[in-house]
Order: sequence, then structure tokens, then C-alpha cells
Amino acid sequence: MKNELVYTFERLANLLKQEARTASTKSGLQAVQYDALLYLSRCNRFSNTPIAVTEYLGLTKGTVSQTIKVLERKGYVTKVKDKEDKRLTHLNLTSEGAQLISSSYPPPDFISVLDNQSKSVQALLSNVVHQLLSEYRNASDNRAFGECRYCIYHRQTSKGYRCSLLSQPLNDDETLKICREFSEREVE
Amino acid sequence: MKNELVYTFERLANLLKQEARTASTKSGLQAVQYDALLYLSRCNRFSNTPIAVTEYLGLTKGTVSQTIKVLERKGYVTKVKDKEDKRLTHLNLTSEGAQLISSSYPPPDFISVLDNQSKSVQALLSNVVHQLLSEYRNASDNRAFGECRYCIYHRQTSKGYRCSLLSQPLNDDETLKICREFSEREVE
DNA sequence: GCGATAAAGTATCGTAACGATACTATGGTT
DNA sequence: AACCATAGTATCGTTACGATACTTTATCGC
Repeated sequence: MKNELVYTFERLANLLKQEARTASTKSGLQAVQYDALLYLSRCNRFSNTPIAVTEYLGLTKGTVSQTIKVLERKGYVTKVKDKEDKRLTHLNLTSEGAQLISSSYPPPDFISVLDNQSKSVQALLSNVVHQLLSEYRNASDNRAFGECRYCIYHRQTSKGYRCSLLSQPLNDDETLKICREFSEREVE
Repeated sequence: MKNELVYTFERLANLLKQEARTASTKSGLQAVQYDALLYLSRCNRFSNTPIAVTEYLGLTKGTVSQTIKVLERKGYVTKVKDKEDKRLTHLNLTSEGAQLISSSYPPPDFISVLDNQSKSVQALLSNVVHQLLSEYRNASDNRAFGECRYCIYHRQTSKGYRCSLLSQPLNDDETLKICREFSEREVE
């Protein structure tokens, strides 16, 4: 039954949200602030701007601007103006910010459930849910926010990885991070 | 990779939330109000109380009390005092409330994605994600809120279904609804 | 080049969510 | 009857959130 699947996903999402909420209040942050910080810990250096946070979380610019201000005041992020494009502000996690995330993420209860699954189920889930997400991204008109390495602009050269959209070299870690400019690569 | 799976689920949850938000604002409701109404449309007659909404959504009593008040004022639910237990208030959807949900739920984009999947993938997903949810419910100390028919207290008699915990007869529809008293039945 | 438009970001305001606290009323237990 | 647990409401302060208006910088058309 399709509808039932939606219910199940929704309930899962609810429980995940609840677990995240516990983590955030334990660290003295509001839920949105935690979500924003989490995003910033997962995105690459082209995507750590207020507008990217805005699109990722599905909120408005003004709201996010305030959220960021609080995170800055609490010492979890710092603002750095972009050298080339002076409209842009980059948000870097301080070591406190990074530590806050790494001490509470990923959500332990959910991870333990995944751990219980057999390797084959895990692999299966990974495939199918990825597929689902990529189609869902296409169906909704939101930005994709996928991982760099799965992007059509991602290139491997003799000197390492590159982004062919932004014409920038990428180090290995970065190819695992999520990017605002992400565009789905066709599976061959 | 386990962590990656968590990310994927989280992003899926995010997109689902965004789609729900669009639906709610389109119908002139706040996100929480919509969530509460959605729950009330899915729960059985033992679980349509403010406290059940509270536990399902993971909020506090006071907050939910206010949310309900708004839903009542807007004409989407009505309050009915319980005959036996006078502490309880039952929240029934008005026809307007029911119509609001049925016109916007399930989320069309997500459903269309599920539709794209093959029958076998759908079946697979259904199994695995159900399993995941049931284990996650056990891992977290929240109430389960599962479907009546999968509950240990669910009985089939010659006269129809019964709840052996509350000693009440159940009609067929009700066994599909979610219940606050739900307790997972062991799979044999 | 110049002007128009778009994009990134901030500030401010009003509404509403949310948790905390304190309270009432009913039910259950011994 | 005394006590405690449960369901619910009311009120208060903090904060999220969208809307609007604004500034600054890039980009696009010519």
C-alpha cells in the first residue's frame, strides 16, 4: 500500500525530528539553530552562505539571517566575506561549533537501529532510499543539495578532482560534502 | 555507509516537511496546526485527545492546548467530553477538517515518486521501512502509536474485532487507524 | 561603457509557536 | 479519606517565522 508507506516515512521523520530536538535542547540551541549548524557542518565551501541555509531549510532569508546572528553570538560560527563576490558571506564553524555537532550527531537511537540491520538490508536501503531521494528532488522544484561527487560538474583530472561549473579544484573530503549547485548525474 | 543513510533519511524528511508546509500554508493553517489535524484524521477514537496529540508530535501540553483552540475556532475540530472518564476530551474532525486533509494529503510529489517505483521496490521498501520504524519506536522511549491491527491487544472474535486492553469492539476501519495504546506484536 | 535588473544580505515589525509554570478537575490506589 | 497520577487550561516570556523595505554588489542587455 502506497499511502501506508507515506505514513511510515512520515512517522520516521517525526521520530528523527524528535531525536534532533532532544539533541538541540541539550546543547542549549533552538531546533532551527541546530539544523542550520548541522547543515553548515555538512556543506562545502561554495555552499556555506546564508542563502544556501535558507534554501536548504526551506525558510526565508530574514528568518535565517537572525538565526545565523544567534549562532555567531554564541560562538559557533564566524562570518567571512567572500573575496571575489562581495555579496557573499561564508559561514565557518568554530571548533566549538564543530564539536557540538560531532558530539551529538548522528542521532544515536536511529544509528543503533540501522546497526541492527543486516549488511544486505543496509545496502538495499541505501540504494533504494537514495534513488527515492534523487527522484523526489527532481519532482520538487527545490534545489537539489546533493553530494559533490555525484554531480554532473564533478570531474576527475590527473591533478585530482575539479568542479567544472565553478572551475575550482576540490580536495578529497570536499567531494563528500553537499553543494548548493548540485545537479543530478544520470545513472548509466 | 551508515552515516550516509542517516543523511539521506534526514534530507527526505526535510523535503517531506517542506511539502507539508506548502500544503498547510495553502490551506491557511500553521504547520503545527496541520500536523495536529493530520494526526486526528489518522487516529482511532481512543486516541483523539489533546494528550495523544501532544505525545505524537513531541510537544508540551500547553502548546498543544493552544493549537487545538485555534483549530476549534477555525471550525476544523469539535470538542466532546468523554462520558466515562470526565478528564478526557475527544477531538472530532468536522467535515471541513476532513475535507481539508483529504484534499491535500498524501503529498502529491512524494506519492508520484513512489508511483514511479516498480511494484517489487515498493513492496521491499514497505517491508524494510516498516521494520525500521518498529525498531526505532522501541529504541526511543516515546509512545509507539502504531496501527491497531498490529497491536498485541488486537483480537479477532466471531463477532468481529476487539481491543483486549480497552475491552471495546472495533469496526473494520478502526483496525487501520493508529492508537496511543499501541504495543508491538512479536512477528512470528 | 551605462543603466536596468537580479542576487545576497540585513533590519524591523507583527503573529504565532513553544516551553515553563501554576492551576483545576477527575480518576485510581491503598 | 488521603494521596498521587493523569488530562486539560491559562498565562507569561522567549523565539521562530514571514513580510516588507532597504543596501550593496554582480550581471546582463545595449
